[in-house]
Amino acid sequence: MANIYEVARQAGVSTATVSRVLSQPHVVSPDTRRRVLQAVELLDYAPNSAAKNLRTLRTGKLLVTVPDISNPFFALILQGIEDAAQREGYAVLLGDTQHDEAREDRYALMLKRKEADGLIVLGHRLPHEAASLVRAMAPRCAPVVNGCEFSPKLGIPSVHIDNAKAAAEAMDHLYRLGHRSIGIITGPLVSPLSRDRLRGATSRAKQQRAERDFVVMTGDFSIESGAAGAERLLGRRDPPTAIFCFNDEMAMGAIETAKRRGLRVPLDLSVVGFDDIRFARCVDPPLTTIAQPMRAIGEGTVGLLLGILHDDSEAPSSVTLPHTLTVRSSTAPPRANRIKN
Amino acid sequence: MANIYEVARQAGVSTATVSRVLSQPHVVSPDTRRRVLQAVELLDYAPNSAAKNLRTLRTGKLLVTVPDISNPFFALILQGIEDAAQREGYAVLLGDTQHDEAREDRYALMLKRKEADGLIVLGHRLPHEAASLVRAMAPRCAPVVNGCEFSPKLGIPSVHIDNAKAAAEAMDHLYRLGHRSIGIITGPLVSPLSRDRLRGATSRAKQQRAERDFVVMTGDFSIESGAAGAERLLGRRDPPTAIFCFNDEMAMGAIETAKRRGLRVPLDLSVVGFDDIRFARCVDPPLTTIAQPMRAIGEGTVGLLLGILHDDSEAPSSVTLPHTLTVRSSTAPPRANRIKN
DNA sequence: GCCGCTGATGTAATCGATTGCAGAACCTAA
DNA sequence: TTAGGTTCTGCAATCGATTACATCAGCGGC
Repeated sequence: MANIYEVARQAGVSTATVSRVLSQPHVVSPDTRRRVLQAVELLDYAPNSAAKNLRTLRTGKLLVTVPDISNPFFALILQGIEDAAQREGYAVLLGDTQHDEAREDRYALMLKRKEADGLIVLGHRLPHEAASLVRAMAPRCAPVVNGCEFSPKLGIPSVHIDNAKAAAEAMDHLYRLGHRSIGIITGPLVSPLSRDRLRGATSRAKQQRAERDFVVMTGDFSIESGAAGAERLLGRRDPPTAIFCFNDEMAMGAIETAKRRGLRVPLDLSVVGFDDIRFARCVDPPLTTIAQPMRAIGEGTVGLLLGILHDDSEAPSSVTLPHTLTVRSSTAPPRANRIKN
Repeated sequence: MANIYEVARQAGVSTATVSRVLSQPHVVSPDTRRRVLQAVELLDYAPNSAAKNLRTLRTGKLLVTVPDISNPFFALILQGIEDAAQREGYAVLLGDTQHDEAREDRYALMLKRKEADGLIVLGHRLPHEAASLVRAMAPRCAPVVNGCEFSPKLGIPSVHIDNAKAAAEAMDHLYRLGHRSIGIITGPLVSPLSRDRLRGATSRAKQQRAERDFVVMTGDFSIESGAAGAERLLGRRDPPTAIFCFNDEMAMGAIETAKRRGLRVPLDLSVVGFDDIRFARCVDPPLTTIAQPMRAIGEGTVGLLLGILHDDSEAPSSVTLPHTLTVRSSTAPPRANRIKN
């Protein structure tokens, strides 16, 4: 395909003029503009982006690292990011890290090579290269933001919900229904997000003086780990009457296990999920869960990042978005309680 | 961050040598190599990719356009693509088109601007720019491939399953169970994929001389459209005893509707889905469906594309991957039949 | 008629790498 | 000693845009 020189020759102008026609048409006379546009059309010209990037030191790309795109939760956040990015004229470079630190690092290197203008991290770790960039630019903001996982340790702004509060509300819901013995299936505890939720849940258990009836299992956000966690919880001498899972997929696993053991949900066991992914209402029974504004989180991270890039030097502080406890049919008063009534 | 000149100065060599140390170390003497690497380390240097792209006319990026990432089916294909791409040293540029033609076109323009080396289209349309590129390069192969949607019209290679055969198998399964009156909820019929499935299903209905008991509704792959389609099917004078949906989400919607109308699945109504997404087994009852090798499809498209890029001039023809009918609990003999037994 | 201004366009430097070609240094064999 | 070969390194052109600055024409005002 043609380059700018051929277009210039065809139109009988200099490359500077061609460039201007394409990026600031108003400074070029209408007549010249028309000739250039004709030449562009004729030669089917589109400016080479590498050359433009090199000259302007901008790429128009945002790099996004996701722990696992096949997780619908992240897929929705990513969709929000993509949508906001393209609306602002940016393209998205996708890095699925599979929770692998080496892959995270490899992607972060792309920032250093200037393959993207900024980085959105959806995992809980800040890759080495990104961290060193953040350090190098301090006290100015590095073009790196985080979604979902808020941790002051990372030293970068973030968009998230109040995970502790949300978990507390889920617990409140169960306690209010009359549950006393509650099992928890967390996500990996390396992530602040899981720890925040655990903190919120624990605080409510303490408040209810129910710490002794509060059992915690660690999961990894997969359906299987939810099933396994429930298996262990329900196999105890005093099994809990409710299980609170830190995402919907584990809740689905827990329901599967409950059914297999002949328990009816919610009659014999209440289950609460987290995230409210699209399928939460399709399982049987439809899941009570904490709804997160996934798309808004994605869009928010882009907003934050572009703020930094455009140096809108309004201190780009972290953003906390609202969540909602969505009560469906997987929770009900515990059996013991119901008999009393 | 430093550029190659500073590194060269620091190491006391020319930029050519620095470049060689980084891309073909064996042609540089060990001693020089060490000095250069030290300088690289010291200055925290990473080659600027725009400059490299400009010079080499390669970007190391693959552009992928997806109709909707929040659809778990596409998410898994994308994951396969990402994995294969990064294994081969390529990065993925993501374009979520939301089925919007204008957005598809906008992304295809990126190819023309040389922002990516190749394009993987997961939708059913070939954007204008991509089509004109294909035409321009004929008879040589343009670096454009398709996943899922096989259509000779597109004129580009593709990785997919045999959709007609798969749909036929789903119908066979239902007919074998004794169903006679079967409703279908298709995807948008603009896509060859839906048409192929419909063709396969129709051929079996004809073969069974059951065309008159074969009702087709058009859906759009969303849970809601599945629910709506089922509503219309079950509201007919002679409602079908089984519904075959062209994806799992619509099947979930259909089950939802059936339940709401007081029908038991599979006792009163059998439901078959398509894709076997992760949640197919979590609904109640677990879904009988056609399993597609999503990740393999994604990996396959990358293989095809890289074949074209590396000019492994082995004619990169389309690839058909195997599917599997996965029978779970959402299908059973129809009631009438069961009573007979 | 001259000055200065405005608007349109061209000249050429620049971004930061890669790489063909040439040259230097050193070695080997005749 | 010299021719021929290797091995290593440097010079400088090149990729294709953008943009600061220079130039020039035209025009109004004095």
